[in-house]
Amino acid sequence: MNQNVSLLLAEDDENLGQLLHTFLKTKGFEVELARNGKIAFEKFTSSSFDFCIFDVMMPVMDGFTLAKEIREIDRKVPILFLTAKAMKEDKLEGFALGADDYLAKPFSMEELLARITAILRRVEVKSTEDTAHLKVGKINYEPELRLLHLEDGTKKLTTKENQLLQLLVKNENEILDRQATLRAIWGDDNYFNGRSMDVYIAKLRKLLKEDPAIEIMNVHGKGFKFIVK
Amino acid sequence: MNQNVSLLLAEDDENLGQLLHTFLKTKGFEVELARNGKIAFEKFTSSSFDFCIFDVMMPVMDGFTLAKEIREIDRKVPILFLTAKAMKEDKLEGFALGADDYLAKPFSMEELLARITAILRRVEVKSTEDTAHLKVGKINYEPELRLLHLEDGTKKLTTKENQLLQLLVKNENEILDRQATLRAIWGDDNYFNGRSMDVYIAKLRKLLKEDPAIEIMNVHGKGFKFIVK
DNA sequence: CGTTTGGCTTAACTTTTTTTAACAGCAAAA
DNA sequence: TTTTGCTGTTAAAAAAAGTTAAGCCAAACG
Repeated sequence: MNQNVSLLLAEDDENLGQLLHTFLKTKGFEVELARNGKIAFEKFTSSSFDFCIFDVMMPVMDGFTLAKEIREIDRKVPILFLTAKAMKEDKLEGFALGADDYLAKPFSMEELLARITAILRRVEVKSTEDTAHLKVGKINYEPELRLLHLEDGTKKLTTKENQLLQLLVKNENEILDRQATLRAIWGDDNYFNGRSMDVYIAKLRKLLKEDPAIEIMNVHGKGFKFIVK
Repeated sequence: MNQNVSLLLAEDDENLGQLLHTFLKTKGFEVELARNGKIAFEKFTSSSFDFCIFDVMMPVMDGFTLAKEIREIDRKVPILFLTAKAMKEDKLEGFALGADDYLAKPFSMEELLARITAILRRVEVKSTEDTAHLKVGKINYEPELRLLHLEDGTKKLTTKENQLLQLLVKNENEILDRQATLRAIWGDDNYFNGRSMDVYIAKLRKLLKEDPAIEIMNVHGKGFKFIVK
């Protein structure tokens, strides 16, 4: 879900830093950890990030100074501060610097995640969502428009057809798990939905059969595999 | 500074409500005060707001339920919750609903303002006037005036036509949930209102068909998606 | 005070999309 | 090999949506 969202984390405490790094990575973020504000600033300027989490108190360059520097070159990137104290003055100073949120230690991982998610929802994360499109032989598939351009004209895919094909194409040459797919598209992996999915697999096979390079292969008991030879 | 930023405040406590109302108005916001969630929802659907502040505990309809309803028709409008308790579970539930922030009573006016400002900084403040207006090809839509300028003259939209088109446009390229839309415009999502809505969808399609770049697509069982290519 | 008009709902019929049923074939376990 | 569960496929049924027209009601008009 947070795939391709890159995150800059500045934290001098080794333990907390590692903990956060690991946690956020398991949540799908690309995380870069910096041990102080100066290092963080260098990383920020030499690379590009979608989100910042800064400890307020750090050696060499503190979080506020870091934020101030960054705001001068990036007016929009979300910044969330971590602090040991829940001092109100600190809080206000942080917001004045263009902070997007503020979290006092100790905090729970879930709360941190909840806040990051809330902020990201607002921001247009432009991290290029690779649009699972397909272009093989005479077949051209446009998922956003739900169109499948075939040899003999264009077919408008129905919602389910499109959702399924999109998942298949996105997982080209990998097994698309049966249960997971059912939950993703049908919301529930019960027997009847399973049969419904099989019907849609048959439909897609029929549509795609004009290109012999494409195959939707079944992996017994596991799922389906979209193969392009 | 906050000129033209319209704010929906839902608070059942008369005193606090008045206090906030007055304070926020002096800070330049256009404030609408609702005494409970139901009234707030009606105000939200019949008008348009840039920011929401909801008390969690209110009679008739609580803040969370209100937020849930609103999120279905507006995925982006910032929501800040006020609550008596600083309970962590509450907090997480709020964020899960797409809250942007959370403030436990008692709080200071400055802190509230700081948080509103922080959130608004990262939201494209599209101050209500130009919300959801549409200008594609030869079609120009003015929601406030309920006018649709077409190639062959201007069409005055009826109330329902306008409400529906406005919601569609506001959720461009996203699915507009069927039930939520019915509740928002018709107040109830029963079968007949559903059929009525389908009739209006047909009307809008007919009106907009002169521009082939516009499409109102159905997502079976879910709702409609307004697409501009 | 009757008539007209405009906006909305209900009805009727059609088409599309999705689900369920039925049966056949195949794969893995017993 | 036999059994059992999973998949392939087609057809039928059901549910949702598209469309057009008729009906209803209240406000505006004559």
